[in-house]
Amino acid sequence: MISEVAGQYDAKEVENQVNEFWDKNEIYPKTRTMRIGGKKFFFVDGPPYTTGMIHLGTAWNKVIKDAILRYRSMNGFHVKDRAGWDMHGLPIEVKVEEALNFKSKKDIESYGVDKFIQKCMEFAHRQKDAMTDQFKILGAWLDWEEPYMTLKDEYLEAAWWTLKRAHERDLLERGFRVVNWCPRCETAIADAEVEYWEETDPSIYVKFPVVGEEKTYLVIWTTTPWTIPANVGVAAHPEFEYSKVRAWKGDREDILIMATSLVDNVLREGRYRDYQILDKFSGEALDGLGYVHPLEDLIPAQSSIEHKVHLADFVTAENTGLVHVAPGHGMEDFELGVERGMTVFCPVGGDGRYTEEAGEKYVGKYVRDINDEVNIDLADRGFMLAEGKISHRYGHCWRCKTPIIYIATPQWFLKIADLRDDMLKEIENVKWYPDWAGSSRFKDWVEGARDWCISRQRYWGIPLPIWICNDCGQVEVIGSIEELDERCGQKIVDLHRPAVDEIVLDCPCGGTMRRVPDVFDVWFDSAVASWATLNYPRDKDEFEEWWPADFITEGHDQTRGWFYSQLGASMVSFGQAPYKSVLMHGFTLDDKGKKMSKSLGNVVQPEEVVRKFGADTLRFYVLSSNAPWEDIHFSWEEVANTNRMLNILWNAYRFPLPYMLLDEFDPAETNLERYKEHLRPEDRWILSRVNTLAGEIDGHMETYQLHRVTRALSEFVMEDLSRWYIQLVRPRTWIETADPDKQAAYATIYETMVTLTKLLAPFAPFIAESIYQNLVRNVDPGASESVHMCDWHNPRDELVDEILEAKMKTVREVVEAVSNARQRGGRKLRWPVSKIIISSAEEVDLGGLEKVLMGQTNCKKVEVLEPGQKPPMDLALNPVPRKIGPIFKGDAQKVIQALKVADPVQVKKDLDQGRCMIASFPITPEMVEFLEQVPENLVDAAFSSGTVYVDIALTDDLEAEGYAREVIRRVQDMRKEMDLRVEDKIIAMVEIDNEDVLNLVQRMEDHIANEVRAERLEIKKSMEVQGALVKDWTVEDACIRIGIRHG
RNA sequence: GGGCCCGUAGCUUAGCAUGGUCGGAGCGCACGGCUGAUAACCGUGAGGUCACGCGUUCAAAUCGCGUCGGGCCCA
Repeated sequence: MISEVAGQYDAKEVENQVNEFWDKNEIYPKTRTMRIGGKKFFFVDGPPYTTGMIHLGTAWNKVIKDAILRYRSMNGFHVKDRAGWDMHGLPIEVKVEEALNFKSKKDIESYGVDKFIQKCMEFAHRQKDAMTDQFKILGAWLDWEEPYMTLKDEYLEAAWWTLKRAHERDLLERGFRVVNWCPRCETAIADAEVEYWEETDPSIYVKFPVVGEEKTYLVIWTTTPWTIPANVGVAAHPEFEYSKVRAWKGDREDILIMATSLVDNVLREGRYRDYQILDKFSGEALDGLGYVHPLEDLIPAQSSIEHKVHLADFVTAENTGLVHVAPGHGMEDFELGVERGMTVFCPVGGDGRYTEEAGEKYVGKYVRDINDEVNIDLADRGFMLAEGKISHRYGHCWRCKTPIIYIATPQWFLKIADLRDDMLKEIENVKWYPDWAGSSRFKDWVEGARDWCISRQRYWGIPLPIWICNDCGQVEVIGSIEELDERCGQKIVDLHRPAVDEIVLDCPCGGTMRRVPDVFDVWFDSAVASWATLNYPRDKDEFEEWWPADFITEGHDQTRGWFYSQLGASMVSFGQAPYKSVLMHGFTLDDKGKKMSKSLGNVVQPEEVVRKFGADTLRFYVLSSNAPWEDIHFSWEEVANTNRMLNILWNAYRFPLPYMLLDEFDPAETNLERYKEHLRPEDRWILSRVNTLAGEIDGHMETYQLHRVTRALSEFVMEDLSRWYIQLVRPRTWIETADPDKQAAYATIYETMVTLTKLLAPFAPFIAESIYQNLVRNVDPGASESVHMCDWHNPRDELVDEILEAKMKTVREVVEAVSNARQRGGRKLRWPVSKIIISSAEEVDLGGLEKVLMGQTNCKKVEVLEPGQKPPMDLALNPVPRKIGPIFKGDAQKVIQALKVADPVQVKKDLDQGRCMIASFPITPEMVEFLEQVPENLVDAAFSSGTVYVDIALTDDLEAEGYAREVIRRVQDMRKEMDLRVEDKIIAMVEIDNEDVLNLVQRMEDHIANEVRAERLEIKKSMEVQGALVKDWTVEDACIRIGIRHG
């Protein structure tokens, strides 16, 4: 039996109950296994990093995934949906280091790498478990029992296998390259791991003495004085114009070379008092010009390096137009250096300190601490032209926030740049939502693809499976545990460091092969997710069956992240994209559109939203707030609105239940089929609407327009169901007999609500389940165990009636217009009106909905006029003084007054007949203006296609009804106050002092008794009013005393 | 500095790819109504130079260019 729902919508209670129900009955696994054999839908979860705490963005991300997967599942798809976790990497190392109070890598080494790894692993697992619980609260259904984890052996193998593929295809390369380097973490970090923000640094102009020319200098500018010791060249733009100038500062005279357009600026910076241009030439002329390193005396290694000017296009017309080149400390510098055969001089170690190569004075000093010292040394030697400060964006390590440096180091690269064209071709085969995510943004990023530095000099990560021979330098890449076992002749149990570091292999040359000590960049971990989650290469069948992914969805930051890393790894492995469609979603920002950050204090935790409003509210809010690909400006107010919508849904759902219970409503008996003949037009309307809605949802889901889906659902709940249908259907539920009209209403409500739960299920899974369990499972144990196991509701075309929907739309507009008119006419809805008149230029067809219209406007009659017709208007006339005056002169005022009181209709008639006398004055047509006026008893109001006129004139019958409703309302109010149940009978006494009112009310005695369920009802002028509750009321001008008691 | 996206009433937004009843809605606010969904619900009203400027056009929130502000990514 359906049970009554007493209270208001309590999300917490609903969600707890539903969660418990799902757990106990293993609903999630059932939804997935029951679809085995269905069309496959392979979804790959972008693995969140195990930070331990989900935020609004990750919550939104999982809600999108969940809604789509539930929808797919209900549509019969066999969904593969392993959750994933990104569990390696520096962030966790940093956390563990913090917990252990470590400062550098040396602390880790002395603590013991094995123990450190163990800590990292435990930490990652703990974080994962905490986050799993947080996701579950949101109702996010993924396979949480068997998620893929990047730290698992089978996962490591997938990464190893991929690297082996790269090696086989000659896409793996060892290179000496400039990389972003964190001197604290002592590792290369990916471009993606560099965070930029404003930093104040020195801004110095330095003079490099030109070889063989007295007092002549090349002027360069830099913000990193510490890279000057590594300078080996100066770059000039081949097409810029440069000048040689003689400049004076005090009694000093310098000859300076720089870009012509920048001479003024530079000399102002250097406080030169005057100058003279000696020569102008193009940059090309500078090519090969030799100079002496300014700190040559301090850095012995510099004296054996040749310094000269090189030409390069990357030089910009800023600062001096000459760029200091240190190939050991800059990306462009390095590239130019290699191209021009410069020495790559990098006297800085991994800890950010100068090595011995930097000379006695600098050795062992930390580079960023030494800027001042270098400046002083330059100044001492007379090479400092100007010195200042600048605030500019500088890169930092994303985890420990240390300013990064660029150093040249040996690293391992994946030669992704070679695959650029193939990648561009592949992304065209991928369906992108929105389209520009692929066609513009991603394409743009891929066009700039650079080789991918995959090695990291750290501990907690997938070890590079690369072994190198000490003797012959032979490189071998191992692709699986099995292969490694075979190769080293022992059973390997742990693929992580440090165990794997111990394994040595025999080289065919007779030498010993040792593993490269590096681990993978974490981005490489998640890059192989689409096959690692299928346990490829261990399990080939699964891969054949599922790969590539049908769908992935992540935030727009993943353009350069996971969308890209996956594509790169997959191109290396399989030569094709690992996904078929991608939905790119936005970020969650605060209400002002600013990024949420701890420092701004504007962070909203998903958990807080759930606590205040429930998971369904949070879900529905994030889904409906914008298009998925736009950023959400989080607004508590809108969250509250969403909650209100669910509350209205809840009220609409529980409203008919008490009546259904009373009548022992059984949906199997009282169904649409049986009561087809008794359906009212409004019943057919709501059934049409809910099926139209289903069709709309399907249309929008096709292109992942989740906002349109959820907004359509909201609209239906608020407008169609609550504000309209429920209002229409209410009186029918009060009928006490087994009336077919009532049964038809029940059947309609039931069908509509059950359909609605299915349509809501993917988006608000808890409330949908709760309603479904009560309405369906409580009466039919044979029905699907959960709404999420139901098949999706495909629109039933036979129930859709577009014409009826359009008619109803007109009716609603007319009702609104009537409300408007009533308000202006001072006639409240409780008082009936005799008729309303609808006037329109077009045909207005209410076919069948007249009763609805009459009911909702509380009128006795609806009159629809022929197109273009208006109701008879009152005629008013205005005398026209400027015409009357000249004719009647002194009598003019008399004429005007007489006209004002004359009957306009008569006047018009007379004028039409050509003879009109007013107070014995002859009137001509130009002396009066006729105006059409809405008769006094009518009030008009416009609606979209016309005007409605409401007749507000009162008659005794109308008044009687009006007063009766006043009395009824007050008795009902008192019943409520006494906490009487709907079906309870009462005995009532009504005393009315006003004779007229009394007479009117007495005429309605039977009606009143019926409406308030009174066994006995007395209405008199004077009597002693008794009852359990007695109250005095004032209605209009009458005093009414009412007493009631339980019958 | 570059690429992509966004900028509509106090707030959240629809409409912009196919320019012409498109300036709509919800919240909030003010006023009123309902009182058998009632710590609910309904109606009415005030509020916008559609970020700004220039252009294309008979016509621009809608197309183009530029500026400003926000976001993601890059340099």
